[in-house]
Amino acid sequence: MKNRPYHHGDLPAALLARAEQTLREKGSGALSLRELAREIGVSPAAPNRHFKTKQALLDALALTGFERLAETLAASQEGVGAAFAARMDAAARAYVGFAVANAALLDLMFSVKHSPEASEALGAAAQQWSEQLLELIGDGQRRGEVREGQLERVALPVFAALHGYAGLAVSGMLPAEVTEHGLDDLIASILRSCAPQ
Amino acid sequence: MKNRPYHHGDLPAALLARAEQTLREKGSGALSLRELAREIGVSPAAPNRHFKTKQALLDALALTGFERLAETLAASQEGVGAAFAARMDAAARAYVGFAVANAALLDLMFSVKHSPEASEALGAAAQQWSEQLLELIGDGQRRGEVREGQLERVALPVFAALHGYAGLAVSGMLPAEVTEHGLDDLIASILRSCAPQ
DNA sequence: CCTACATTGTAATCAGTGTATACATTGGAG
DNA sequence: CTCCAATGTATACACTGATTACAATGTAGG
Repeated sequence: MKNRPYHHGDLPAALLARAEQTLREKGSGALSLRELAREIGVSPAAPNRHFKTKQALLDALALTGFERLAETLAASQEGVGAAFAARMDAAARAYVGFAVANAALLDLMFSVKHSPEASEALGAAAQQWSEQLLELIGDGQRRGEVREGQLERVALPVFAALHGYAGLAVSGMLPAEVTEHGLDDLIASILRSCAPQ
Repeated sequence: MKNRPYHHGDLPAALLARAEQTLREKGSGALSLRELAREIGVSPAAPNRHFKTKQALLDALALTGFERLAETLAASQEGVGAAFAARMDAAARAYVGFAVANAALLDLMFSVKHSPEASEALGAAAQQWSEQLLELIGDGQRRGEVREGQLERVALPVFAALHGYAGLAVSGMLPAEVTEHGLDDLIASILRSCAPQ
């Protein structure tokens, strides 16, 4: 009679999906486990089985965010040539695009408060992402299109510029007319600061 | 008999002060109006008189943050010469220093969620802060130590780099040993990307 | 096939929160 | 000195996250 069986089938996935949807629509502050359970149609305590605490749900959400960011970044490199400038341009647009398209998610990913154990998995995810950029820059160095120096130390300012621009854009600190040419200027600035010699 | 009079004297200030303290100690998530009232010794509904909503309290907190950031930034310019490199160096260290010393506050300041009316005052505060950096860079241009171009467009990448580095440091994405030389590298990168010609 | 058991979901409950409303106390302007 | 606006209190409501004991379900091992 009841179309909803006792067991949901895949509650964790449903929770994450729904959570990301309301995250996108209403922001991270308006995320309630109970409401999530209500929308999905399970009891208020059901999520507890899969996410011991609300923070655990948020951490899991952040983790999926890092995975998707990594995919987005990887996809941005396809079809682009081998030239450093082109690759960096594509990566920058991909990163900033992901950021503004998933503002609340990005906030979560780089939030200060993470459960100590989850920070291990999250740290790994974040590191994996950073390694994509490191490889990009390392390639640039080998091609002689990026200044020499310890890779991490060359890359850090690039990280900072990208992350900062994304943060500013997400926070609404950039007037709409600025966002237009802003990214172009940023990329140019990054390339300038990376230039050899 | 009771040493606490009916009227507190300056509840708003007490609230803000206490709020900032717990913000620094326990993070922005663990900020409860009721607990604040409890600690100060007033009724749970008392804060409502001065901050209609919790978000209003957070906005006010963010506003004081911008004011203090402006002071910090201004103070960093005293005793430094007129050379652009020195001024930018001082400003960058001041900004990042403020950020790591007030991590949770900075999160609040650049948080996405602001009450629409408060965003006016906040926007003004943020803009005032940005104008300090704009003036710094404009001076550099006039001295011929910074590349030419529309001021805002030259400044934006600098903003992004500073803000991003602060964000990364605050999020704990930077290993401790990196933070040491990281800021030096960042400043060098900024100066490089600002250089004329 | 069927039974023990671990998974998963439910029901009920607790402490705590933000907010609103009606009421009490106070201090200061006219 | 009086009246009134400002400030603080008491109480209540609708939430939330989390815990606990219990019920339904799938799934290996005999």
